Amino acid sequence: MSSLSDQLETLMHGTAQVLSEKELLKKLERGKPLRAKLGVDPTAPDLHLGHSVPLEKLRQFQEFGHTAVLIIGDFTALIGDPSGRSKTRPQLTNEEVLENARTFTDQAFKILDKDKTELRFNGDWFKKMTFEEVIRLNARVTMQQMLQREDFKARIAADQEVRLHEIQYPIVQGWDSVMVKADVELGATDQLFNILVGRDMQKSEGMEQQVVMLMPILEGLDGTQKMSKSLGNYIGVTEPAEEMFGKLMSISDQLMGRYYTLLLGVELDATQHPMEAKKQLAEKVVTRFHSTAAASAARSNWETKFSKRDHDAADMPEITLAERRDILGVLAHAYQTGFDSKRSGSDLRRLIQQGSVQLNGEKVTDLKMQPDWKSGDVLKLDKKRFVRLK
RNA sequence: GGGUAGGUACCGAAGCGGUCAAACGGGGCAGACUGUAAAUCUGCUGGCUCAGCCUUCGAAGGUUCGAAUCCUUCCCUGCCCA
Repeated sequence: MSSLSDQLETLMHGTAQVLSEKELLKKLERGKPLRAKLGVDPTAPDLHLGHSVPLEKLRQFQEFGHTAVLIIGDFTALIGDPSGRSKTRPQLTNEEVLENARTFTDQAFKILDKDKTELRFNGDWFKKMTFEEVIRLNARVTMQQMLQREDFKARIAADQEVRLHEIQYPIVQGWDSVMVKADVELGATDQLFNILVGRDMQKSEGMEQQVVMLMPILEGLDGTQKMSKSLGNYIGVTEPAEEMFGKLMSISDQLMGRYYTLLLGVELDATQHPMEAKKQLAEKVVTRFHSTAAASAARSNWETKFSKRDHDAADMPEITLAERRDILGVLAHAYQTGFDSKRSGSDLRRLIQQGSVQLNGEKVTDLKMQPDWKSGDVLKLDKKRFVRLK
């Protein structure tokens, strides 16, 4: 059993802000397992690396014997968290939320220890609230408090709409903390406001207030915006090893430093060649969500494909020809079956015109080409995608 | 409820009767250069059976040889007033 100060140090590591460290220490000193809360809204079917940052922290709590309280915001997802948003989130249907919740939890347990996790759905308490209770809940906070939020202020300043349900979100999230008697609430830095409302709610219930623990926001692959599904700059935790590895290799050097700290919890060794450092990062992340074997396979395949450009040896999706045998038809089919991606005819035409498409290393220039396809042919679609004919 | 400003492509934003598939910026994609990095340069960025054709400028109607642009009704949003 580690000492209290070691524990505190580990828990503090990598955090962006903790309110307050002193309070956290006080709670730890009692020696009773803490209840560490993390809420995730199942707004998309899959978790990505951005979600994994607070989840990893939550796992640390578990490792120290505390209780991880994972709240699936099946109710809050219906509202849509306005945090950091410049516009209203689309509201999901009940069915979408339930389906997402299922895959979400499965994926969360790739990181968390299932046996030490208390899994809660906030719909359990919110869905049966009466309208009177809702109004009474609202009476606990003032309009002015809610309008303090930066994102609302910005939208108001820009003459953009803020819908009434959006300002309910923090209240609802705050009430979760009361319902699960949270000692600590984890979240990304954009959750500061919501988590503070939780403290207010607990206080008004005469409970001890939760400690706020904020994790930095993980930037997406573009290196600037927060990782999110809707921006398409994410790496999903269920993505195939190859895909994960490839995406990690494409990030900028600057971003690599961030990923080292936030995903691996260590600092990047600046003396290392950036290329090698990136490969190691990619290997470690892939190992975490797949296996060591998968990671080293992904690495060597990446190397044959992109460093050595040995397309005969590299591993790539294999496709069988469909009815259309002309180059455009085969390209469309390759995107579809090899990468689950639909491209318009104009898109494909553009790729050819711009010299991206290659057949066995030869640039394809003729839009109407009818190649004499044979098994083993390697077709390059774009910068990162290749397929092989079966 | 009254007044007023608006709704244009992924986003922001021009256009205000023909030369508009719609300027410009961002984003995205591709090419060159590289370490599938960054930066930089170049091109592309509605769809199609692509030297042509088809569908787009909140929605539906109308005027006109011709509408994103004019008229009517409707829907939606901001701001000010009540």
